[in-house]
Amino acid sequence: MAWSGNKEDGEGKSRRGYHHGNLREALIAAALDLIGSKGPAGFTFAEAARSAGVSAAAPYRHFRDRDDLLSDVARQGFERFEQFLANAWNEGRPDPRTAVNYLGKAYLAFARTEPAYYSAMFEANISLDDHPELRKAGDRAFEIVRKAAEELSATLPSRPPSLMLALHIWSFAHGIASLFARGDSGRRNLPMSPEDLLEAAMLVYLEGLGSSSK
Amino acid sequence: MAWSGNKEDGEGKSRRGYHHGNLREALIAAALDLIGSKGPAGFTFAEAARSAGVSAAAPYRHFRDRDDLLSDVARQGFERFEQFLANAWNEGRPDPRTAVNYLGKAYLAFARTEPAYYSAMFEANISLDDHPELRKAGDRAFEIVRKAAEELSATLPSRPPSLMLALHIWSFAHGIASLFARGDSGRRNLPMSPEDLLEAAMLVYLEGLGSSSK
DNA sequence: ATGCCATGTGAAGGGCCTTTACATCAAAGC
DNA sequence: GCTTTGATGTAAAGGCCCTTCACATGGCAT
Repeated sequence: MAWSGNKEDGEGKSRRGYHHGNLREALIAAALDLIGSKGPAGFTFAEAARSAGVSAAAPYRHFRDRDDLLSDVARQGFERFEQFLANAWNEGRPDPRTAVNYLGKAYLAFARTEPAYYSAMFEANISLDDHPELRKAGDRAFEIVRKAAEELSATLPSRPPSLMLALHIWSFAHGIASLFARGDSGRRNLPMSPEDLLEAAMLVYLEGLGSSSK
Repeated sequence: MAWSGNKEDGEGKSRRGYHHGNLREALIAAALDLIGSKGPAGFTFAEAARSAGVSAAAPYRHFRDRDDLLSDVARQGFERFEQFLANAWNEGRPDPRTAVNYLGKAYLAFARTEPAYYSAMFEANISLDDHPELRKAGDRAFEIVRKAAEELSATLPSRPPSLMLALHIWSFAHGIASLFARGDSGRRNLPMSPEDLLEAAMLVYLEGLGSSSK
């Protein structure tokens, strides 16, 4: 008794029907909830265990330590992020320039609609050396931007280095997201939406690269 | 015994020569050290107290709680930041465009050379509502950028809105600083320096605003 | 000299992270 | 079917942290 009711009695045995059934995923889900409601610092291993209805020691059967769980949340976040960005880019349709704008907006949208993931990904200060999977997941997400930059560069007369272009786009979106696009309770407010701020910046920036304005 | 030797016996009585003398500042200094070596999350109130040679309860005579001390570090950080940025801007000398470049470089330099302050300012997640002084200090620092943007705008044919310009500069510098200009042990590495990345971005951006290139 | 208030102490309650020895349950092999 | 075995969970304990409270102390004003 006291399992959260996800035993799925009649169907999938939810992995390998054990004591809990699928504690690992339950813990990740609990962590996501807690991070979302109280920030990445407010989340505690013990409380995640309580949410899942197990003792405080149980999580150690599935994660090396608290950071290991956090890094798994972050990794999952980067995977979703990658999908999200890829959808927005949509292989450069209708045209690279417009698609890159969508990409930037998606970055901001992700930060706003998935604050828990975003926190784990960028604000939890997880060592990338101790969690190589996390680094790889982040790299894969960046690859979407990288590819977009490549195709956009190809449409520009000046043919700017695509890596530089990608880093500029990522940095700009990240800066605006970090500063202004968090629900962060007590953050600063703008005279314009983060999306408009980013779009304006991209417009000016691409103009500077010699885009034919539209 | 066991005070860190700053009694200044012969001179200023260091404020109001009390038990410790100036515990408040000693705690801030200790916090800065600890944040610098172990990140803002690694810093603990208790250890700061030990560093200062007092009991764990003593800090509560000077700070409401742990966050209150952190917010004071952050506030002090913003004040230094403001000075640092103002020096770099140097009232627009030799010319606004060059001075803005210095400003951006200063942003990155601060993030790199004062990681403890930077952490407290931007990564400690201190509620701005609970610490209005902190918000004000941040606003004052931003004002430097705001003023620089105003003067730079005046030199540009297109006369872009200076607030937008300031937000763009701040966001860009912040994004690059957050992603790449931290000693953060295990962070990502670039094919170019953060400074070069920022300078290139500013170059393109200003070109886009119709600057006469140089 | 006296009393007040700011400053510091020690102890205590409560919480968290993590480890260790122990229990239990599922599956696999005999 | 029964036993073995390894994965999974528990209870308890150590260590550290945050915060509060009652109490001590020492400067300063009167």
